[in-house]
Amino acid sequence: MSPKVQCTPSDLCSSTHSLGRLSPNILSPVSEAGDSSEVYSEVLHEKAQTFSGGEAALMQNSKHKPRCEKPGLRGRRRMKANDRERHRMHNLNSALNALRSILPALPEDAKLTKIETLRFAHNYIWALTETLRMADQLGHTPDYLPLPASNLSSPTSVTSSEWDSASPADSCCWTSADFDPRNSYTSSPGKNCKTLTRHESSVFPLTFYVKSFCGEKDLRNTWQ
DNA sequence: TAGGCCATCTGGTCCT
DNA sequence: AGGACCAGATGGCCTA
Repeated sequence: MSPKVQCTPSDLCSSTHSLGRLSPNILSPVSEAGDSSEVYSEVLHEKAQTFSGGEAALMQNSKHKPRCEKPGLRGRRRMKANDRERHRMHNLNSALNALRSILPALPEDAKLTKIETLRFAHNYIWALTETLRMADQLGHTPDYLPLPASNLSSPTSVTSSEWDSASPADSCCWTSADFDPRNSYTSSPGKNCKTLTRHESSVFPLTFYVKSFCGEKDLRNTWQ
């Protein structure tokens, strides 16, 4: 997926050009310090009032302008609540970005969406857990006994209904398609099933998992 | 142009 | 009372 270019408040704060075109309500600073404040909103409001008529009209018609501008205490509370909500959502997005950063690298133009990130992370954790479990079992079992995929069970308590569909473990085996974040949890359990070879079924799930995202590069040695 | 994704606003609810 | 959280609504941007 190619990156989307969207105007975020943090982007706009440093751009007087953009500042002149957008409502002051979307220009609250969003910093890690959490300095969104009523004061800042008021400063921006004052700033907006200094614009010419044409610019003011643009701001009136701009995106996310308050639908009902309430004067007085109620309006003040609403603006503060908006600031808090904005900051809260930015924190949530920061957490999502942090999560993206620790997931296996994807091609440059393949930034995961929010839902894809969550599903990918869920699958990834599952794969890691299975890898550890299989490694532990293989350490105590003869190497001629590769673990059949059907023995795998999802370690998570997340129900299929919570994720709209089944976990990867519900499939009879692993395929690249099973681990594509774009179709994980969206296809029916058992779909795209194929019979793995004895060798394939003995490979740690994480290897399949990583390979499915990193092209043909076999990261087996890297991840074990 | 339709649909997906996203940021933001908003009012309601719950909690401290 | 005020803050956190949530879900619905809205509108912009982008891609197929």
